[in-house]
Amino acid sequence: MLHVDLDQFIAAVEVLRNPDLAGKPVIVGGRGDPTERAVVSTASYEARQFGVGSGMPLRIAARKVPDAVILPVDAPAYLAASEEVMATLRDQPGAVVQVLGWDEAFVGVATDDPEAYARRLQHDVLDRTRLHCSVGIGDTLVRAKNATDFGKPRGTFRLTAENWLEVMGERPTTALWGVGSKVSKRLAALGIGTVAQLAVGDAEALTGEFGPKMGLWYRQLGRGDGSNVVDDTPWVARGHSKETTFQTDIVDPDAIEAAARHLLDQVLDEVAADDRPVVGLGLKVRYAPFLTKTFTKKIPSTADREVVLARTLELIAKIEPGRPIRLLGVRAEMAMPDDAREGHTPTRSGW
DNA sequence: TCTGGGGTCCTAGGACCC
DNA sequence: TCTGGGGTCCTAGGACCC
Repeated sequence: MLHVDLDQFIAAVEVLRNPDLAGKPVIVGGRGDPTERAVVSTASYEARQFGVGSGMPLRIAARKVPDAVILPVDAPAYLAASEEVMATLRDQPGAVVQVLGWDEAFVGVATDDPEAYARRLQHDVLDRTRLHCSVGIGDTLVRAKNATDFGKPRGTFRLTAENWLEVMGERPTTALWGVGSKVSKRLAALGIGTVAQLAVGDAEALTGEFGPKMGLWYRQLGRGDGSNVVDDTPWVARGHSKETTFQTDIVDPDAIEAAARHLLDQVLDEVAADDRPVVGLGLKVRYAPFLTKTFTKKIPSTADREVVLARTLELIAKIEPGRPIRLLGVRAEMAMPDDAREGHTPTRSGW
């Protein structure tokens, strides 16, 4: 199978609609105001040379690249471009497409010459959307996904059981999809620092540390093994959430309640658009400077808007009074439709 | 340097039931 | 007086991804 990843997607879309930006360091994030609390969504390759990357605070990025063009995030524009790209992928002969985000997808296909297929795909995407992409080829989903990094930019790369350890073996475990800084530290405590070491990690040590499911999952990840089935079952949202970071921390209970009501209204509008009942609520609070708490509550699927509001207010009552709040988030879990029940939609453990 | 916003999935522990 | 074992549901928290 193939894994397709657009090159500097968001920045590329911005350059398309303003060609003057070509060749310049472009940073997209927040509302485009580097004095606000926000982070970088995407930086162009020119900006990355200054050490700017996704997730970096916008004001730090602006300091690193004084000449950068800083733009606000325009989600509808990226979604429209994304849909053009995905339509192009679905038009490829024999392709089964599993979308992973705005700018990436798995493409399942049976072909004798995956490199040629990939180049044709890249050509068609460029032709139709004027966007460049990189393609990873693999005999499992995780190998294809990891292969893409080596194909960037605009190229292809193949990772299989044959060359997996040779290429990935000496890399740190964080190079793996699903291993971040926390898990890599816990692995390091078990004496596992590289992909090759994880591949032959002691099963009992791993399950003891991470539980039976995740322990074995991580070792499988180290081997590059796993599913090789691309699943094009349409994605069904489990819930909707809205959160805001206050530009200055707030304490006033009335202000907190007003913010929560506003977030809840927006979330319920999204749920209403899906026409599915709410079966759970979540409240996320980030106390300044950076301690996050979540509170959740199940609710009957028959609850109307009044009841949902009342339950939300119950969750708000759990917020520590007088402690400055930096972020507030509200989430609504939705009932799953019958045709998207357990075992039908793709899950991480299925990979 | 100081950390957005929208998601998904997994685990632990307590409550409760038979 | 000592109090099993299995199962499910719920809440809180953690981790990761784009």
